[in-house]
Amino acid sequence: MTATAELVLEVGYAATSIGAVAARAGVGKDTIYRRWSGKAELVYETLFTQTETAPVPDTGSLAEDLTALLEALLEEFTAPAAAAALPGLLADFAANPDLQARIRTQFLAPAKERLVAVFERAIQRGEAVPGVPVDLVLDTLAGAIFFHVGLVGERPGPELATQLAAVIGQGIEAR
Amino acid sequence: MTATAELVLEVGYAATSIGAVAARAGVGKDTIYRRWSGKAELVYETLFTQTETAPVPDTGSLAEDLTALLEALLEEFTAPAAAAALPGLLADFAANPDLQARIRTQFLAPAKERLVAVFERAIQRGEAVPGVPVDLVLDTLAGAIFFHVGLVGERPGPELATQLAAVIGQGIEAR
Amino acid sequence: MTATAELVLEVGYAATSIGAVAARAGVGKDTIYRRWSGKAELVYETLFTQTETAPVPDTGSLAEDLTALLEALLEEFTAPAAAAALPGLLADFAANPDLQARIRTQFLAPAKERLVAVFERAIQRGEAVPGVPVDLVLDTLAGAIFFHVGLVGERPGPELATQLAAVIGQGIEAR
Amino acid sequence: MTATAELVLEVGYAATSIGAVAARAGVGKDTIYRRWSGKAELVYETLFTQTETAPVPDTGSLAEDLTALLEALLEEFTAPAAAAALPGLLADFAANPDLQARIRTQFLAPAKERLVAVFERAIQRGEAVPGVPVDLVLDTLAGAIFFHVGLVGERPGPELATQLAAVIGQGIEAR
DNA sequence: ACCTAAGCGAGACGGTACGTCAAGTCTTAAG
DNA sequence: CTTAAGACTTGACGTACCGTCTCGCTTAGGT
Repeated sequence: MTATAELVLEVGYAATSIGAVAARAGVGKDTIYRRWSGKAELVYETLFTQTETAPVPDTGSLAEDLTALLEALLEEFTAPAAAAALPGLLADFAANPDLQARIRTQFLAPAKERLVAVFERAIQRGEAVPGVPVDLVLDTLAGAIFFHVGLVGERPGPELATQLAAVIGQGIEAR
Repeated sequence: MTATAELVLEVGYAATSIGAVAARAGVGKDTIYRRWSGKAELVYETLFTQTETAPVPDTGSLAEDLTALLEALLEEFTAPAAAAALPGLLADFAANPDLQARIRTQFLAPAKERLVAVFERAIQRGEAVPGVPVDLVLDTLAGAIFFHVGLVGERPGPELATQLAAVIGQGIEAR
Repeated sequence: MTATAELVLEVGYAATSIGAVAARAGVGKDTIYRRWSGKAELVYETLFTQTETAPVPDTGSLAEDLTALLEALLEEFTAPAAAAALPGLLADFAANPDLQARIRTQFLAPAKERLVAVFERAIQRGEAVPGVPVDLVLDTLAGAIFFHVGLVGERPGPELATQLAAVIGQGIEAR
Repeated sequence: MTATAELVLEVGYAATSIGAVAARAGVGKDTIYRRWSGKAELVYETLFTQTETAPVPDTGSLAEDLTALLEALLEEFTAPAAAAALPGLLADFAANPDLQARIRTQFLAPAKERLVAVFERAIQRGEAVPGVPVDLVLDTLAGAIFFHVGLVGERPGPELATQLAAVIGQGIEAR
């Protein structure tokens, strides 16, 4: 029931009730509960699962690879509905161990894998030395975007990806 | 009504109702609503306003100044109750324009000022050149901590501050 | 939800809250509000709507007909729960135009019709002359009972019906 | 604080709160509670105690005496504020034994005395025989007025007194 | 003329009930 | 047999008043 997206956009995540989604979709509430465990899962799958996984970028330079990764992230999280839903969604996920686990395996783990691949190539090229704290880099890059979108409340411009990649890339290389 | 803190710790932010806080405090709900506009404000002031502002660190090196700033941040946000409340609190703040504004003026603005002061000294010492994207740095540093605590769900160890400061400090200097 | 009756008896009308009724009935408050507009309607239907309408009495004498009508009224209003609820109920009905209208159409109008029927027969029998002020008679008879039960606070004995019927019947005949 | 009367008129008895009365009178709530036990007593004294007791009528005829008594009653209870407050006031009095007692001694007892005096004179004049059920007459007369004003919700015209007196007077005489 | 005490306005306080809303489960009817 | 529709229990919401209480301020009276 991707008409969930409309409601999130119109009234926000908090005011989006499952009853309202069901009514707008012309569907019984049970039909929704049969497929999703609750609002968090429904909205998460509605807004963040449509992304088909792009291949790990391989541009030949660390900074450009990071930029490409960040641009994909930014595109996903700055869509109007996604930005509107992010904070509430995060709260619901944080409050529920099952959903927590899901975030870890479905979002964090793949993201880390992709970062690892990018850094492995950078090491082979001599742009970085082994022992890169990938977790830290992930915290930094993803955190910056979440912070900007979710807490500062601003939609970051496209230059954010480049700047972030530059600072972090150089910070790592210079280590 | 700092006994709010107990409830947040025991049952979490979402399950902390104003009625329950009032009951535990032996107080009428009105008495709470008279002082705070709702759960978000109450918990925010309970958990995050007790911090007396430490002076801006001035250790003589950019990396160490940043480390000091980050350690203060980490200490505040990794207290058990604070970590438990963070995601839900962020969601409520994001959903309410009044609270949004408050975050901006009471948290973001002072944090940026402190960063600006640190970088001004670094520029004078020749550790950095003028034109530092302070907003970006703030996104990165604070975002990393929020991301780690709120989304990854782990309490970062004390080394996180040092590592973060090192990467970002070097990333900026190398620009 | 006729377990409303228990509460009215035990604690009185004023202290009977919809929440308490719901709790005792093992029911949500919404379920009550879905069927009744509030306490007044709930109690009214609980206590005064169970009466199946008896046929208009036709004993062959005006006084006896009136006595029969009054006995029915008395029986209804002197039930312990009914007497306990009457004053509060009247106040709530008087304060709400919708309920006022309901009283008029569901209680006053039928009562008047029955009185009119009784007097028509009395006129045919020559016990009364046309032009009987039926409204006045209704005020007098019903008023006497309401006054006694609701204001004086006494449960009238069964002789009240006979005496009232006698005085009013003679007062009308003698006109 | 006779500005209570204004509020009763404007918003009705139920919506008249002691806080509102205090605010409008420019007075603290305690000052009101110091003098009256609650809303019922306050409104009662405000609206029904200003009447100085008229002498028992003595016109020489039972019907005219009754008419005079009724006219006084009617005048008191059909004042707009009085009519608006009556049902709620009755409910509060009925729910409180102390106030019940007060009604009995301050209203019912004097009313009965006056009726008794009227009937004693009527008996001396030969208009009635001893053994008049004065309680019943009081129920009937007062009840008719309370019923009309409080339940039917109409302000009775001035002819009601005459008609009532006629019917009851004749009903008693004919006994 | 000053100082103390009482009385007052203002309104905070602990409670209780209100009527509304959403959650998640369960029942009914129709297709 | 699955579905929509929506009733159901539960429990939190934020508001309104209750009747009690504590504050200062005012104002009189007594010294």
